[in-house]
Amino acid sequence: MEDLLKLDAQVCFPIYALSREITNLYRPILEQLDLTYPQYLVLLVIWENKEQTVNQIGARLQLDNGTLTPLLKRLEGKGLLKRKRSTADERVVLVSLTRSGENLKEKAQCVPDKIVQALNVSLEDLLQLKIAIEKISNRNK
Amino acid sequence: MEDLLKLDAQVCFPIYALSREITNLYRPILEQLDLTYPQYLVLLVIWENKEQTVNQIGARLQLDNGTLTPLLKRLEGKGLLKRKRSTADERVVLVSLTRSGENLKEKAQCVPDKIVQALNVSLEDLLQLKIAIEKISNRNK
DNA sequence: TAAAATTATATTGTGCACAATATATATCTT
DNA sequence: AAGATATATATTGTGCACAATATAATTTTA
Repeated sequence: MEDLLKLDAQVCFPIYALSREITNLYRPILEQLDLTYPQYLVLLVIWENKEQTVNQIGARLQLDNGTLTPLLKRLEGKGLLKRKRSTADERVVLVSLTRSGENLKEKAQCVPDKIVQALNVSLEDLLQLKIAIEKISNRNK
Repeated sequence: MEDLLKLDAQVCFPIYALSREITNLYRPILEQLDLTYPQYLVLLVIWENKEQTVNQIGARLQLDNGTLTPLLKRLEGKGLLKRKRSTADERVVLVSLTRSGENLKEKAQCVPDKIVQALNVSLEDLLQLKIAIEKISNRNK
């Protein structure tokens, strides 16, 4: 007779705990770039594609406007990006990199290495995890 | 020549995204109990052990006082638990269930089942994930 | 045993995360 | 073309999550 309401029986709690742990590992590393982890993720997306709408960024990161709008304003406040209404469609806000935001990519090159080191996990275990997660993330596609 | 600063190259983003997705799956289910996911986790811990200190709960969930104190006050406000200074050590706050908090466990019995259903994942894939995560979570023990 | 160090909790401030709602623009319908 | 509908972003409010700091009680140490 098993009690499913025991913490140790939970599958979701380890994911939740690991996610927060990872964010905490990123913190001191990203602090050197004056970025939070969500801000870093937004920059990853923009570094891939220099001009995007708020919705496109949100779709990629699965974040809604209530989260993104203030976050993008903070990045704009740091001078890393610009926000500009599209002239073709006034509803749309186009987000693009400033020179400073572009340059930051160089300084960020070392981040993935540092994280793998901080995680202190074999690449093998990490790959296993990625596979297991993506299997679940892609289940409804 | 690979660009490690691509979102798709990230291992941590899928964990972060999945963690949020899971919280979103819990939301409508826990709403029927008038609980948030972190509040549910705290109750799981207290249901296991009827009287605990704030620190003990925090150690179990890896949450600090800045998060727990207001959360516990909200649960107290809902009448689910009591907070009382220990007489033996006035620094310590003992958290214990009210009758109402105890009764809620019955209503919560269905939650794990509902979540597995909402996740829409085979138990096999779920187990794979749990194993992969715990391998990483336990790496420094 | 008085001062120093430690411990347990609380408070403050910043930044997500998301629901609900608002607003403005664009598109569709007839 | 006027009204209805849909779309893109912004705002408001609640609740984490965590760093930094504060406070009070306990324990250690000189």
